Amino acid sequence: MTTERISNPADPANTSESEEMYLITVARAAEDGRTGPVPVAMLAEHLGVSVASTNEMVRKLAARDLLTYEPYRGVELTPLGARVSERVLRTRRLWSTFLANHLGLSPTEADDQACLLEHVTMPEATDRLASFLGDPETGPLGHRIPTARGATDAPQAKRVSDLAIGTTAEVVAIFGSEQGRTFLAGEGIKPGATISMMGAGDAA
Amino acid sequence: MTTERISNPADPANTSESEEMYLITVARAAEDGRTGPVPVAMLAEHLGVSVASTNEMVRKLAARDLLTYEPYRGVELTPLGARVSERVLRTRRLWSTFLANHLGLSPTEADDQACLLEHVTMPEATDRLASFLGDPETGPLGHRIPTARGATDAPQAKRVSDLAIGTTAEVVAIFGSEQGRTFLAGEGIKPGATISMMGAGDAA
DNA sequence: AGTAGTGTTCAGGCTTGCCTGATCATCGGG
DNA sequence: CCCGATGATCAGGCAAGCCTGAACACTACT
Repeated sequence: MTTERISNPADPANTSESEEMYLITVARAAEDGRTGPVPVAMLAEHLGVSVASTNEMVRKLAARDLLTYEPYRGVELTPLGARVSERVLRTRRLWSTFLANHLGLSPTEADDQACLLEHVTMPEATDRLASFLGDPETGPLGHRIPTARGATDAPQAKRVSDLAIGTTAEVVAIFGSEQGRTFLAGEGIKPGATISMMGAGDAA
Repeated sequence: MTTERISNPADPANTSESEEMYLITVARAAEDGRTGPVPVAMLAEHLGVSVASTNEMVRKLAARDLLTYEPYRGVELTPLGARVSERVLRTRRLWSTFLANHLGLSPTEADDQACLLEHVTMPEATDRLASFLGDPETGPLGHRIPTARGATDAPQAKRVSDLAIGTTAEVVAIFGSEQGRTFLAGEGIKPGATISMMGAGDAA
Protein backbone atom coordinates (compact mmCIF):
# COMPACT_ATOMS: atom_id res chain seq x y z
CA MET A 1 0.00 0.00 0.00
CA THR A 2 2.77 2.29 -1.00
CA THR A 3 1.38 5.69 -1.62
CA GLU A 4 -1.86 5.81 -3.53
CA ARG A 5 -4.81 7.45 -1.92
CA ILE A 6 -7.21 4.98 -0.48
CA SER A 7 -10.07 7.37 -0.03
CA ASN A 8 -13.06 7.39 -2.17
CA PRO A 9 -13.88 5.02 -4.97
CA ALA A 10 -15.72 7.77 -6.80
CA ASP A 11 -13.15 10.42 -7.43
CA PRO A 12 -14.25 13.65 -9.00
CA ALA A 13 -11.52 15.22 -6.98
CA ASN A 14 -10.23 12.17 -5.20
CA THR A 15 -11.61 13.30 -1.90
CA SER A 16 -11.13 11.50 1.37
CA GLU A 17 -13.97 10.64 3.64
CA SER A 18 -13.06 13.48 5.95
CA GLU A 19 -12.93 15.99 3.16
CA GLU A 20 -16.29 14.86 1.91
CA MET A 21 -17.79 15.38 5.32
CA TYR A 22 -16.65 18.99 5.31
CA LEU A 23 -18.01 19.55 1.84
CA ILE A 24 -21.44 18.09 2.44
CA THR A 25 -21.73 19.96 5.69
CA VAL A 26 -21.34 23.17 3.74
CA ALA A 27 -23.81 21.97 1.15
CA ARG A 28 -26.36 21.09 3.79
CA ALA A 29 -26.08 24.45 5.44
CA ALA A 30 -27.20 25.96 2.15
CA GLU A 31 -30.00 23.40 1.84
CA ASP A 32 -31.15 24.40 5.27
CA GLY A 33 -31.85 27.83 4.01
CA ARG A 34 -28.63 29.51 4.93
CA THR A 35 -27.46 32.05 2.39
CA GLY A 36 -23.96 33.35 2.00
CA PRO A 37 -20.76 31.89 3.40
CA VAL A 38 -20.84 29.30 6.16
CA PRO A 39 -18.78 30.37 9.19
CA VAL A 40 -15.89 28.11 10.03
CA ALA A 41 -17.06 27.88 13.61
CA MET A 42 -20.39 26.50 12.45
CA LEU A 43 -18.62 23.90 10.37
CA ALA A 44 -16.52 22.86 13.33
CA GLU A 45 -19.60 22.65 15.47
CA HIS A 46 -21.51 20.45 13.04
CA LEU A 47 -18.58 18.13 12.48
CA GLY A 48 -17.66 17.93 16.12
CA VAL A 49 -14.07 18.99 15.59
CA SER A 50 -12.05 21.96 16.78
CA VAL A 51 -11.95 25.22 14.88
CA ALA A 52 -8.24 24.83 14.44
CA SER A 53 -8.74 21.52 12.66
CA THR A 54 -11.50 22.97 10.60
CA ASN A 55 -9.36 25.90 9.63
CA GLU A 56 -6.63 23.58 8.54
CA MET A 57 -8.94 21.48 6.44
CA VAL A 58 -10.73 24.45 4.96
CA ARG A 59 -7.46 25.82 3.68
CA LYS A 60 -6.60 22.51 2.18
CA LEU A 61 -9.92 22.29 0.42
CA ALA A 62 -9.67 25.87 -0.77
CA ALA A 63 -6.23 25.16 -2.18
CA ARG A 64 -7.78 22.34 -4.13
CA ASP A 65 -10.51 24.55 -5.46
CA LEU A 66 -13.25 22.70 -3.67
CA LEU A 67 -14.39 25.70 -1.74
CA THR A 68 -13.64 29.37 -1.25
CA TYR A 69 -12.67 30.74 2.09
CA GLU A 70 -12.84 34.30 3.24
CA PRO A 71 -11.57 34.85 6.77
CA TYR A 72 -14.17 36.31 9.09
CA ARG A 73 -16.89 35.48 6.60
CA GLY A 74 -16.87 31.79 5.96
CA VAL A 75 -16.69 29.18 3.24
CA GLU A 76 -18.66 28.49 0.11
CA LEU A 77 -18.55 25.60 -2.30
CA THR A 78 -16.95 26.13 -5.66
CA PRO A 79 -18.67 24.50 -8.62
CA LEU A 80 -16.26 21.63 -8.20
CA GLY A 81 -16.94 21.31 -4.51
CA ALA A 82 -20.65 21.47 -5.19
CA ARG A 83 -20.35 18.64 -7.62
CA VAL A 84 -18.53 16.49 -5.11
CA SER A 85 -20.97 17.18 -2.35
CA GLU A 86 -23.93 16.51 -4.61
CA ARG A 87 -22.52 13.19 -5.60
CA VAL A 88 -22.01 12.26 -1.98
CA LEU A 89 -25.42 13.46 -0.88
CA ARG A 90 -27.04 11.69 -3.78
CA THR A 91 -25.39 8.48 -2.72
CA ARG A 92 -26.32 8.97 0.88
CA ARG A 93 -29.95 9.60 0.18
CA LEU A 94 -30.29 6.73 -2.21
CA TRP A 95 -28.85 4.37 0.39
CA SER A 96 -31.04 5.95 2.98
CA THR A 97 -34.09 5.27 0.84
CA PHE A 98 -33.11 1.69 0.32
CA LEU A 99 -32.37 1.10 3.98
CA ALA A 100 -35.61 2.61 5.13
CA ASN A 101 -38.02 1.43 2.46
CA HIS A 102 -36.62 -1.96 1.70
CA LEU A 103 -34.83 -3.04 4.84
CA GLY A 104 -37.15 -1.34 7.25
CA LEU A 105 -34.70 0.76 9.21
CA SER A 106 -36.13 3.87 10.76
CA PRO A 107 -35.41 7.05 8.80
CA THR A 108 -32.79 8.17 11.28
CA GLU A 109 -31.08 4.79 11.54
CA ALA A 110 -31.12 4.67 7.78
CA ASP A 111 -29.55 8.08 7.54
CA ASP A 112 -26.82 7.19 10.03
CA GLN A 113 -26.00 4.04 8.18
CA ALA A 114 -26.14 5.77 4.82
CA CYS A 115 -23.71 8.36 6.12
CA LEU A 116 -21.17 5.59 6.47
CA LEU A 117 -21.89 3.98 3.13
CA GLU A 118 -21.85 7.18 1.12
CA HIS A 119 -18.09 7.52 1.24
CA VAL A 120 -17.29 4.10 -0.09
CA THR A 121 -19.80 3.63 -2.84
CA MET A 122 -18.61 3.36 -6.40
CA PRO A 123 -20.43 5.52 -8.96
CA GLU A 124 -21.56 2.44 -10.80
CA ALA A 125 -23.24 1.10 -7.70
CA THR A 126 -24.86 4.46 -6.99
CA ASP A 127 -26.42 4.62 -10.41
CA ARG A 128 -27.66 1.07 -10.27
CA LEU A 129 -29.12 1.71 -6.89
CA ALA A 130 -30.95 4.74 -8.22
CA SER A 131 -32.52 2.67 -10.97
CA PHE A 132 -33.37 -0.09 -8.56
CA LEU A 133 -35.23 2.41 -6.42
CA GLY A 134 -36.95 3.98 -9.39
CA ASP A 135 -34.94 7.20 -9.36
CA PRO A 136 -36.63 8.66 -6.30
CA GLU A 137 -36.52 12.42 -5.88
CA THR A 138 -36.39 12.64 -2.12
CA GLY A 139 -34.93 10.57 0.69
CA PRO A 140 -36.69 9.23 3.78
CA LEU A 141 -36.04 12.42 5.67
CA GLY A 142 -37.49 14.49 2.89
CA HIS A 143 -34.26 15.77 1.41
CA ARG A 144 -33.89 16.26 -2.31
CA ILE A 145 -31.82 13.60 -4.06
CA PRO A 146 -29.47 15.19 -6.58
CA THR A 147 -29.46 13.62 -10.02
CA ALA A 148 -26.55 11.77 -11.56
CA ARG A 149 -25.49 14.79 -13.55
CA GLY A 150 -21.86 15.77 -13.44
CA ALA A 151 -20.86 12.57 -15.10
CA THR A 152 -21.89 14.22 -18.35
CA ASP A 153 -21.34 17.84 -17.40
CA ALA A 154 -19.05 17.83 -20.37
CA PRO A 155 -17.96 21.38 -21.22
CA GLN A 156 -15.71 21.58 -18.18
CA ALA A 157 -15.24 24.99 -16.70
CA LYS A 158 -12.13 27.13 -17.09
CA ARG A 159 -10.90 30.21 -15.37
CA VAL A 160 -11.29 33.44 -17.27
CA SER A 161 -7.52 33.79 -17.28
CA ASP A 162 -7.33 30.55 -19.22
CA LEU A 163 -9.67 31.70 -21.92
CA ALA A 164 -8.11 32.25 -25.33
CA ILE A 165 -8.59 35.73 -26.74
CA GLY A 166 -11.47 35.90 -29.12
CA THR A 167 -13.36 32.96 -27.64
CA THR A 168 -16.80 33.05 -26.11
CA ALA A 169 -17.87 31.25 -22.96
CA GLU A 170 -20.71 30.87 -20.53
CA VAL A 171 -20.22 31.98 -16.95
CA VAL A 172 -20.87 29.11 -14.58
CA ALA A 173 -19.51 30.54 -11.40
CA ILE A 174 -17.81 33.57 -9.95
CA PHE A 175 -15.20 33.34 -7.26
CA GLY A 176 -14.34 36.00 -4.77
CA SER A 177 -15.98 38.28 -2.32
CA GLU A 178 -19.58 39.21 -2.06
CA GLN A 179 -18.69 42.71 -3.17
CA GLY A 180 -16.81 41.46 -6.17
CA ARG A 181 -19.66 39.25 -7.23
CA THR A 182 -22.15 42.02 -6.82
CA PHE A 183 -20.05 44.40 -8.84
CA LEU A 184 -19.63 41.92 -11.66
CA ALA A 185 -23.30 41.04 -11.59
CA GLY A 186 -24.01 44.72 -12.09
CA GLU A 187 -21.89 44.51 -15.21
CA GLY A 188 -23.97 41.62 -16.46
CA ILE A 189 -21.36 39.06 -15.50
CA LYS A 190 -23.12 36.39 -13.52
CA PRO A 191 -23.73 32.68 -13.79
CA GLY A 192 -25.57 31.90 -16.99
CA ALA A 193 -24.29 34.94 -18.84
CA THR A 194 -22.29 34.69 -22.04
CA ILE A 195 -18.99 36.51 -22.23
CA SER A 196 -16.36 37.03 -24.87
CA MET A 197 -12.68 37.35 -24.23
CA MET A 198 -11.64 40.46 -26.08
CA GLY A 199 -8.19 40.97 -24.73
CA ALA A 200 -6.10 40.94 -21.62
CA GLY A 201 -4.13 43.53 -19.78
CA ASP A 202 -4.11 45.76 -16.77
CA ALA A 203 -6.90 48.17 -16.11
CA ALA A 204 -7.11 50.37 -19.24
CA MET B 1 -13.52 13.93 18.35
CA THR B 2 -11.35 13.61 21.36
CA THR B 3 -10.39 10.02 21.76
CA GLU B 4 -13.04 7.48 21.01
CA ARG B 5 -12.40 4.94 18.32
CA ILE B 6 -14.20 5.70 15.14
CA SER B 7 -13.74 2.34 13.50
CA ASN B 8 -16.46 -0.14 13.00
CA PRO B 9 -20.11 0.34 13.78
CA ALA B 10 -20.43 -3.32 14.69
CA ASP B 11 -18.02 -3.80 17.52
CA PRO B 12 -17.57 -7.30 18.83
CA ALA B 13 -14.03 -6.24 19.51
CA ASN B 14 -14.19 -2.72 18.22
CA THR B 15 -12.00 -3.51 15.28
CA SER B 16 -10.78 -0.99 12.73
CA GLU B 17 -11.17 -1.54 9.05
CA SER B 18 -7.50 -2.44 8.77
CA GLU B 19 -7.69 -4.94 11.55
CA GLU B 20 -10.70 -6.55 9.99
CA MET B 21 -8.87 -6.96 6.74
CA TYR B 22 -6.13 -8.88 8.47
CA LEU B 23 -8.63 -11.09 10.24
CA ILE B 24 -10.69 -11.99 7.22
CA THR B 25 -7.57 -12.69 5.23
CA VAL B 26 -6.66 -15.31 7.78
CA ALA B 27 -10.18 -16.67 7.72
CA ARG B 28 -10.18 -16.89 3.95
CA ALA B 29 -6.92 -18.76 3.90
CA ALA B 30 -8.61 -21.45 5.94
CA GLU B 31 -11.65 -21.38 3.66
CA ASP B 32 -9.35 -21.92 0.75
CA GLY B 33 -8.36 -25.23 2.15
CA ARG B 34 -5.28 -24.22 4.03
CA THR B 35 -4.79 -26.04 7.32
CA GLY B 36 -2.64 -24.89 10.20
CA PRO B 37 -1.20 -21.46 10.85
CA VAL B 38 -1.07 -18.84 8.11
CA PRO B 39 2.47 -17.51 7.55
CA VAL B 40 2.91 -13.82 8.15
CA ALA B 41 4.55 -13.45 4.77
CA MET B 42 1.46 -14.80 3.08
CA LEU B 43 -0.70 -12.35 4.98
CA ALA B 44 1.51 -9.48 3.91
CA GLU B 45 1.36 -10.70 0.34
CA HIS B 46 -2.43 -10.92 0.24
CA LEU B 47 -2.90 -7.56 1.87
CA GLY B 48 -0.27 -5.84 -0.21
CA VAL B 49 1.66 -4.52 2.77
CA SER B 50 5.18 -5.10 4.04
CA VAL B 51 6.05 -7.92 6.39
CA ALA B 52 7.17 -5.41 8.94
CA SER B 53 3.74 -3.81 8.97
CA THR B 54 2.08 -7.16 9.10
CA ASN B 55 4.24 -8.24 11.97
CA GLU B 56 3.33 -5.12 13.84
CA MET B 57 -0.37 -5.59 13.28
CA VAL B 58 -0.28 -9.27 14.04
CA ARG B 59 1.22 -8.58 17.41
CA LYS B 60 -1.41 -6.02 18.12
CA LEU B 61 -4.18 -8.41 17.20
CA ALA B 62 -2.61 -11.20 19.23
CA ALA B 63 -2.42 -8.90 22.23
CA ARG B 64 -6.12 -8.34 21.84
CA ASP B 65 -6.84 -12.02 21.69
CA LEU B 66 -8.07 -11.90 18.13
CA LEU B 67 -5.47 -14.30 16.86
CA THR B 68 -2.55 -16.38 18.05
CA TYR B 69 0.91 -15.90 16.66
CA GLU B 70 3.75 -18.32 16.72
CA PRO B 71 6.94 -17.00 15.18
CA TYR B 72 8.19 -19.07 12.26
CA ARG B 73 4.85 -20.82 12.07
CA GLY B 74 2.14 -18.26 11.49
CA VAL B 75 -1.14 -16.97 12.82
CA GLU B 76 -4.48 -18.54 13.61
CA LEU B 77 -7.78 -16.99 14.60
CA THR B 78 -8.89 -17.27 18.18
CA PRO B 79 -12.59 -17.94 18.75
CA LEU B 80 -13.01 -14.21 19.18
CA GLY B 81 -11.15 -13.43 16.00
CA ALA B 82 -13.16 -16.03 14.17
CA ARG B 83 -16.35 -14.43 15.32
CA VAL B 84 -15.24 -11.04 14.07
CA SER B 85 -14.13 -12.34 10.72
CA GLU B 86 -17.34 -14.28 10.26
CA ARG B 87 -19.38 -11.23 10.95
CA VAL B 88 -17.40 -9.25 8.43
CA LEU B 89 -17.50 -11.97 5.79
CA ARG B 90 -21.19 -12.45 6.33
CA THR B 91 -21.74 -8.77 5.75
CA ARG B 92 -19.53 -8.74 2.71
CA ARG B 93 -21.27 -11.65 1.06
CA LEU B 94 -24.72 -10.39 1.79
CA TRP B 95 -23.87 -7.07 0.19
CA SER B 96 -22.25 -8.89 -2.63
CA THR B 97 -25.41 -10.87 -3.22
CA PHE B 98 -27.52 -7.75 -3.20
CA LEU B 99 -25.22 -5.88 -5.52
CA ALA B 100 -25.02 -8.71 -7.98
CA ASN B 101 -28.56 -10.05 -7.88
CA HIS B 102 -30.52 -6.89 -7.40
CA LEU B 103 -28.38 -4.15 -8.84
CA GLY B 104 -26.85 -6.19 -11.59
CA LEU B 105 -23.19 -5.66 -10.88
CA SER B 106 -20.87 -8.41 -12.04
CA PRO B 107 -19.81 -10.82 -9.30
CA THR B 108 -16.35 -9.34 -9.12
CA GLU B 109 -17.51 -5.73 -9.15
CA ALA B 110 -20.01 -6.69 -6.50
CA ASP B 111 -17.31 -8.28 -4.39
CA ASP B 112 -15.05 -5.27 -4.70
CA GLN B 113 -17.82 -2.93 -3.69
CA ALA B 114 -18.94 -5.20 -0.89
CA CYS B 115 -15.40 -5.25 0.44
CA LEU B 116 -15.74 -1.54 1.03
CA LEU B 117 -19.20 -1.72 2.55
CA GLU B 118 -18.48 -4.59 4.90
CA HIS B 119 -16.48 -2.45 7.30
CA VAL B 120 -19.09 0.19 7.83
CA THR B 121 -22.27 -1.77 8.09
CA MET B 122 -24.18 -1.82 11.34
CA PRO B 123 -25.30 -5.23 12.61
CA GLU B 124 -28.89 -4.17 12.38
CA ALA B 125 -28.51 -3.39 8.70
CA THR B 126 -26.73 -6.67 8.07
CA ASP B 127 -29.51 -8.69 9.57
CA ARG B 128 -32.18 -6.79 7.73
CA LEU B 129 -30.29 -7.25 4.53
CA ALA B 130 -30.10 -10.97 5.16
CA SER B 131 -33.86 -11.17 5.57
CA PHE B 132 -34.43 -9.02 2.54
CA LEU B 133 -32.37 -11.43 0.49
CA GLY B 134 -34.08 -14.45 1.97
CA ASP B 135 -31.14 -15.57 4.08
CA PRO B 136 -29.04 -16.86 1.21
CA GLU B 137 -26.38 -19.44 2.00
CA THR B 138 -23.78 -18.53 -0.55
CA GLY B 139 -22.59 -15.35 -2.21
CA PRO B 140 -22.28 -14.63 -5.93
CA LEU B 141 -18.78 -16.05 -5.98
CA GLY B 142 -19.91 -19.24 -4.33
CA HIS B 143 -18.61 -18.55 -0.86
CA ARG B 144 -20.52 -19.68 2.18
CA ILE B 145 -22.35 -16.91 4.03
CA PRO B 146 -21.92 -17.29 7.79
CA THR B 147 -25.09 -17.03 9.82
CA ALA B 148 -25.91 -14.26 12.27
CA ARG B 149 -25.00 -16.38 15.28
CA GLY B 150 -23.41 -14.71 18.26
CA ALA B 151 -25.89 -11.88 18.38
CA THR B 152 -28.24 -14.21 20.29
CA ASP B 153 -30.78 -13.48 17.63
CA ALA B 154 -33.29 -13.20 20.44
CA PRO B 155 -36.97 -13.13 19.60
CA GLN B 156 -36.45 -12.82 15.88
CA ALA B 157 -38.78 -10.52 14.02
CA LYS B 158 -41.58 -11.77 11.81
CA ARG B 159 -43.64 -10.18 9.12
CA VAL B 160 -47.16 -9.24 10.01
CA SER B 161 -48.36 -11.75 7.45
CA ASP B 162 -46.67 -14.49 9.44
CA LEU B 163 -48.36 -13.56 12.66
CA ALA B 164 -50.86 -16.09 13.97
CA ILE B 165 -54.36 -14.72 14.51
CA GLY B 166 -54.97 -13.77 18.08
CA THR B 167 -51.32 -13.16 18.92
CA THR B 168 -49.80 -9.93 20.07
CA ALA B 169 -46.49 -8.50 18.93
CA GLU B 170 -44.31 -5.46 19.16
CA VAL B 171 -43.63 -3.47 16.04
CA VAL B 172 -39.91 -3.28 15.42
CA ALA B 173 -39.89 -1.92 11.91
CA ILE B 174 -42.09 -0.82 9.08
CA PHE B 175 -41.21 -1.34 5.46
CA GLY B 176 -42.40 0.65 2.53
CA SER B 177 -42.68 4.17 1.30
CA GLU B 178 -42.62 7.37 3.26
CA GLN B 179 -46.34 7.81 2.64
CA GLY B 180 -47.12 4.34 3.83
CA ARG B 181 -45.14 4.79 7.01
CA THR B 182 -46.74 8.10 7.70
CA PHE B 183 -50.18 6.65 7.24
CA LEU B 184 -49.51 3.76 9.58
CA ALA B 185 -47.88 6.01 12.12
CA GLY B 186 -51.09 8.02 12.09
CA GLU B 187 -52.89 4.81 13.02
CA GLY B 188 -50.56 4.31 15.95
CA ILE B 189 -48.56 1.65 14.16
CA LYS B 190 -44.93 2.57 14.52
CA PRO B 191 -41.78 1.04 15.96
CA GLY B 192 -42.26 0.32 19.64
CA ALA B 193 -46.02 -0.01 19.40
CA THR B 194 -47.83 -3.17 20.39
CA ILE B 195 -50.25 -4.71 17.98
CA SER B 196 -52.64 -7.63 18.01
CA MET B 197 -53.48 -9.75 15.06
CA MET B 198 -57.24 -9.83 15.01
CA GLY B 199 -57.86 -11.39 11.67
CA ALA B 200 -56.82 -11.34 8.08
CA GLY B 201 -58.54 -10.58 4.85
CA ASP B 202 -58.91 -8.00 2.13
CA ALA B 203 -59.98 -4.49 2.91
CA ALA B 204 -63.22 -4.82 4.79
C1' DA C 1 -11.29 56.12 18.32
C1' DG C 2 -10.50 52.42 21.59
C1' DT C 3 -11.20 48.13 23.30
C1' DA C 4 -13.69 43.79 24.39
C1' DG C 5 -14.72 39.92 22.32
C1' DT C 6 -14.82 36.94 18.62
C1' DG C 7 -12.53 34.73 14.99
C1' DT C 8 -7.90 33.06 12.96
C1' DT C 9 -3.70 31.01 12.84
C1' DC C 10 0.62 29.03 14.51
C1' DA C 11 3.38 25.70 17.06
C1' DG C 12 3.82 21.51 18.79
C1' DG C 13 1.81 16.88 19.67
C1' DC C 14 -0.80 12.49 19.38
C1' DT C 15 -2.54 8.13 16.94
C1' DT C 16 -3.09 4.87 13.23
C1' DG C 17 -1.25 2.49 9.69
C1' DC C 18 2.00 2.19 6.69
C1' DC C 19 7.06 2.41 4.94
C1' DT C 20 12.44 1.26 4.47
C1' DG C 21 16.58 -0.42 5.95
C1' DA C 22 19.12 -2.68 9.09
C1' DT C 23 19.97 -6.38 12.48
C1' DC C 24 18.88 -10.63 14.79
C1' DA C 25 17.03 -15.50 15.13
C1' DT C 26 15.87 -19.84 13.38
C1' DC C 27 15.57 -23.79 10.36
C1' DG C 28 17.30 -27.13 7.66
C1' DG C 29 20.23 -29.05 3.86
C1' DG C 30 24.84 -30.48 2.90
C1' DC D 1 27.35 -29.53 12.89
C1' DC D 2 27.48 -25.26 10.46
C1' DC D 3 26.14 -21.71 7.71
C1' DG D 4 23.18 -19.64 4.27
C1' DA D 5 18.50 -18.56 3.32
C1' DT D 6 14.41 -17.30 5.22
C1' DG D 7 11.74 -15.12 8.60
C1' DA D 8 11.26 -11.76 12.59
C1' DT D 9 12.01 -7.65 14.68
C1' DC D 10 13.83 -3.07 15.72
C1' DA D 11 14.64 1.84 14.73
C1' DG D 12 13.36 5.66 12.55
C1' DG D 13 10.08 8.01 9.39
C1' DC D 14 5.98 9.75 6.81
C1' DA D 15 1.05 11.37 5.90
C1' DA D 16 -3.60 12.22 7.41
C1' DG D 17 -6.55 14.12 10.81
C1' DC D 18 -7.20 15.44 14.85
C1' DC D 19 -5.94 17.95 19.37
C1' DT D 20 -4.57 22.07 22.84
C1' DG D 21 -2.82 26.36 24.01
C1' DA D 22 -1.19 30.74 22.89
C1' DA D 23 -0.62 34.66 19.93
C1' DC D 24 -2.63 37.47 16.70
C1' DA D 25 -6.20 40.10 13.72
C1' DC D 26 -10.39 41.96 12.96
C1' DT D 27 -15.23 43.85 14.03
C1' DA D 28 -18.26 46.20 16.17
C1' DC D 29 -19.97 48.65 20.01
C1' DT D 30 -19.68 52.35 23.08
